[in-house]
Amino acid sequence: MIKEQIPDIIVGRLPRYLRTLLILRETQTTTNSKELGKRLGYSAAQIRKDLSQYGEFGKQGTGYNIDFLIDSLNHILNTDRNWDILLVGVGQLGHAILNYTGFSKFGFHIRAAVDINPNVIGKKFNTCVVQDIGKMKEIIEENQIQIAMLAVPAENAQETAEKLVEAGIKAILSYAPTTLSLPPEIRVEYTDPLISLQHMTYYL
Amino acid sequence: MIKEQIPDIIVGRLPRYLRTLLILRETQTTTNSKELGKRLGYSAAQIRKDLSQYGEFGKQGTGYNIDFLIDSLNHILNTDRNWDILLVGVGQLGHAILNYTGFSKFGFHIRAAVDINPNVIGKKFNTCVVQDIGKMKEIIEENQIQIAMLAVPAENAQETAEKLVEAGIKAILSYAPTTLSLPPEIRVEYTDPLISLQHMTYYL
DNA sequence: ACGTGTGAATTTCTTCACAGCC
DNA sequence: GGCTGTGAAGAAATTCACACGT
Repeated sequence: MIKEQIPDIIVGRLPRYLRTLLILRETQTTTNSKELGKRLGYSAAQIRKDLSQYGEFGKQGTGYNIDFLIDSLNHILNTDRNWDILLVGVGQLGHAILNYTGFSKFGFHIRAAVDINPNVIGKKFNTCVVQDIGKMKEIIEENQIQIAMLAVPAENAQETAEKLVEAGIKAILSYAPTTLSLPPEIRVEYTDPLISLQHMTYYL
Repeated sequence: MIKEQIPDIIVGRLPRYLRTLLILRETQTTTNSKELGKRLGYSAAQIRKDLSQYGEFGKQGTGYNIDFLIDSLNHILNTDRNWDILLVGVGQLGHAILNYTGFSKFGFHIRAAVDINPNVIGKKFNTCVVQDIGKMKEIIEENQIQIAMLAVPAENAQETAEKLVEAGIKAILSYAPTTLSLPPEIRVEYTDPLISLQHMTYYL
């Protein structure tokens, strides 16, 4: 794999390019680095450099074919396939996640959900029924799930994450407002509105 | 203001330091750059450098007093005060946001919520009643609200954001899976699980 | 003429390493 | 001895600027 060599900061921009391309596709078939850059707040040169890490997707004088670039980015990001997800924690936030249908359009499917609370175990949602957290490992192995969303209270996040890793999970998207300490081969991302709020008040 | 000169990448780490300090405070009164770095996955030198941008918070040989550093960071981030927030969009996600009580502990209070849908207008939540989106400007001005959370569908995000800016909003935390184009003086942050998912599948 | 892809130049960010103080 | 704060060094990311294809 050569992938390791491409800086994560570049990888992190690719989903944003993808998103903007999907919007542009509604109205046009071609775009260029200048237009993309303007939309995203990056320089045109940066966009060209980033994309050039993975190949030559554009044409001189013309720019980029949007459909082709979308396909290419999906291939690079491994999003040209479906992914099964396990949700851990079906509280207020977990409910919202389960009811949100926006993930499946992009190939992310919440195939299973677990909680410790008997009141929600057995509850049915669009794509799955909440199961006992004791069955977590079993569920992960049977369905070969690699990605988990963590929506448990902050106090339980670390221990739950460790159990997920033991059970074979490879990547965690944590909604818990806590920094997790996990082995480096486990991919952890945080989605954390509080951090964002505290970041922006600095400038107010 | 000298603030402009401190890179945003450093500012963005400060809330993370804060978060880790709050956890450490449970068990100890003092910490040091090495311990903080280990918890967060940063080098000790980086933490010292970041903090040194704002003053001298540590003591040689001893490290940092946790309470003092927490207070200092809150002061730097402007989070040593309360902030009122307007929520725009009370759909599935908006409901979850309104029911989530974790923000207020950190001084962020959702004081008002608006939507376009008559079925939710008038609905009561802990801290506010949903009002008609037509009253948005009025609400912002009367309550002098500077921060908005945007939880409308992607299609409406851009136009709604523009209306928020017209109405005097200074910062937007967008939950919509879209990149917003707004004047540079408006602070925009995104909280976007899809981007995170697409980022991590790259490595799977 | 237009816009990509890319070495080179530049700027920014991170780490090193150590003087100085507790 | 331990740990901070910080210039200097080093690494990384970004931008420049231009040759080249359409």
